[in-house]
Amino acid sequence: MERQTTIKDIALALRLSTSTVSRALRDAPDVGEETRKAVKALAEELDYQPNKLALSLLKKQTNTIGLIIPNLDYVLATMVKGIDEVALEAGYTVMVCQSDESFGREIVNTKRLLDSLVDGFIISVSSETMIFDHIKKIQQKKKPLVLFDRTINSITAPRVRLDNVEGGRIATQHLIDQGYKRIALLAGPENLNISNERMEGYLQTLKQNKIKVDKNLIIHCDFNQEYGKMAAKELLIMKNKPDAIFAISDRLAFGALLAIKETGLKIPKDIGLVGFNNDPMTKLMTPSISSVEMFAFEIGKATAKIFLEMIHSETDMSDKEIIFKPKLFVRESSSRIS
Amino acid sequence: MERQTTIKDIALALRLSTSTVSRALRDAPDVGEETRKAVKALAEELDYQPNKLALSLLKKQTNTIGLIIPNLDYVLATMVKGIDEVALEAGYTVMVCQSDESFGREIVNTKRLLDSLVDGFIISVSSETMIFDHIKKIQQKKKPLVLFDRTINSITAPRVRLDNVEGGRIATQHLIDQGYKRIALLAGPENLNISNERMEGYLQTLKQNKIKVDKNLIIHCDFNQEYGKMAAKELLIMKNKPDAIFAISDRLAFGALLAIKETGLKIPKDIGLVGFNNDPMTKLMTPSISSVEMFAFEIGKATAKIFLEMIHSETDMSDKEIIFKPKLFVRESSSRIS
DNA sequence: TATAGTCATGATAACGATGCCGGAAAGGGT
DNA sequence: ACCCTTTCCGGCATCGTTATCATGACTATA
Repeated sequence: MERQTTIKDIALALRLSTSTVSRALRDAPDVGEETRKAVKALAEELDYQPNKLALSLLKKQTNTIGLIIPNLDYVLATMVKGIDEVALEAGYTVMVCQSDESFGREIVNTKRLLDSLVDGFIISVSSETMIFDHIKKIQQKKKPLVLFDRTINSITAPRVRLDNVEGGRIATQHLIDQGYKRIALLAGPENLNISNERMEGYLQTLKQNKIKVDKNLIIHCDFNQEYGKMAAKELLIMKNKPDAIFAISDRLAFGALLAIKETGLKIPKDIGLVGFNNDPMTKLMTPSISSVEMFAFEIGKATAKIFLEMIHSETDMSDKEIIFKPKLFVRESSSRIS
Repeated sequence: MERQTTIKDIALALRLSTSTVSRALRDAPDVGEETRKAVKALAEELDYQPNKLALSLLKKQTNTIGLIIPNLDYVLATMVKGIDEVALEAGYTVMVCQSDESFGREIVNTKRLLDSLVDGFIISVSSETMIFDHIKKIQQKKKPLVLFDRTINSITAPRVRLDNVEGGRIATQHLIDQGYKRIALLAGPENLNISNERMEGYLQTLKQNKIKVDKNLIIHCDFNQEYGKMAAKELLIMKNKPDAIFAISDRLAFGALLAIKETGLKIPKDIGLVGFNNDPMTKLMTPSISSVEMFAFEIGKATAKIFLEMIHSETDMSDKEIIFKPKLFVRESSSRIS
């Protein structure tokens, strides 16, 4: 860990004061032309890099964003990429922390980031999180905060998310339009609102189409293909089994696909399947799986933009909400009528 | 952005000097028992958090690791998770930057991290990277550096990686054992050594089995299922087409699977397929795809551990190399002989 | 020629914490 | 009564940078 050249070294070498050197480097107005040149030349030669720590201490600003996410699956990785891109462009660095779907880890992460003095937070909560004191603490400290994807209603902060209800609607309506009558729902964890919203869309659509809701056809499970497979199996051994499954995420859909194959049922003839996220893998499965695109990259970018807006303008944005409209990509798994 | 309570506030309120407060908080020996208690009580009440920036400036140490990776696909996300876990445990925070397989972005990222004064670097290079000046610069500044997964031979630094040659060998030998004669290779980008090493294993094994290498059966392409599909198509329309494909990554294998299906060839009867990474998706494809496990999580953890060792001990570790042994998981796509 | 007005530069404090040194007060031993 | 040790605490410098104010020299104007 070599000693970095500082402004003082340059000042000493040129018999100037640190003030002058500082001004010269920042192209401040009142510096003589010659000294400016000399300073810059020497700075170049010594490979001078301003010490960001010192600057941050002085300015009380680190140009760093704390990003807390539950995991790094396809959707979140894509969102992170969007956030990263916008942040980088604006001169911010992102500190990514994975809560690993654990409430405890999420708290540790916020604490850590809070006292490494990030300029603000971008958060998508873990599926375990039901108490939000750690998030309120961020707000008490008046740090900018943007929620995305998995947002929280009881927290007042700008949020960027998909219209999940609509997503649930278009998926369900599509299945109905394809002639499926008993549509099951593979839902996510019970207290996760993205899951509940998609379910809400599903319920609304059934009602609109005068289809009675059968609670036995709704199964909650974690986002994991193994659980998806088990849950789907449960559905498929029912006496009065479903003729379609709407999975709240593609990973669950993948599991369901396996389960269906094992029972020997034909897709889409005997049973239809629609997933959510439009994971590139859906195209590659046999049969390919219809899925709802959620524009993860765009959501990521929009989130970062709002964050930057919050940082730069002082206006209150806590009621700002950007909602992306989902889009269904129909593939083999649900194309019964051509 | 509220003003944080500082040591000075506490000192002022208690009519003590900042030195005393500092000592009291750190449980230093020479502080009176009562003052210690008073200080701690007030600190608690005012929710005092030490300013890490000030500390970092003083100690020249940020407890931050700069992590540069080409993307966030399954393997790398898993490795990041491993790194994150170990780092967190040790009190370090990880700054993840994606180079997005771009040489330019990688340089920008190193520069950024370098002058945000991270304590050191963990890097897996982009597939475009062929010049390593930016990495040498890190070493010039005597910052700890560990390379992982995609390592670089011309840089002297500790590295953690898979035995890719062995991976190539076991995959190829397995295909030969299953009776395949003309084994094609879907290789990655040409200058990427993980790809070349796997190819090396492939070549060695062919030779050992006295099978002539046919260069037409080796195709390079980027890690992306679309390219994989196109490349596999190219192979399958040859007059003298292969009877097996070894794909250097599962994503390429997924693409190949699609291409094979479109030609109507039967797997594994007419053609065998083996992938690399043991992505959970390989289990879910139809047919399921045999794949080489690369222990990404373990590689991540080992990488972070070596990094911490480098930070804490002053001994030179530049020749340290940890190599994980791959393991083949045989699935339907290559099980011709039972 | 006196006065004000540039221009280039230097000195100092500040950001928040720690570490070293020194000093006052209290107690113990001779 | 003296000295020495402990115990507890304050003062000051330091990390690298910028912001504010002060200073000196020179020029322009009345």
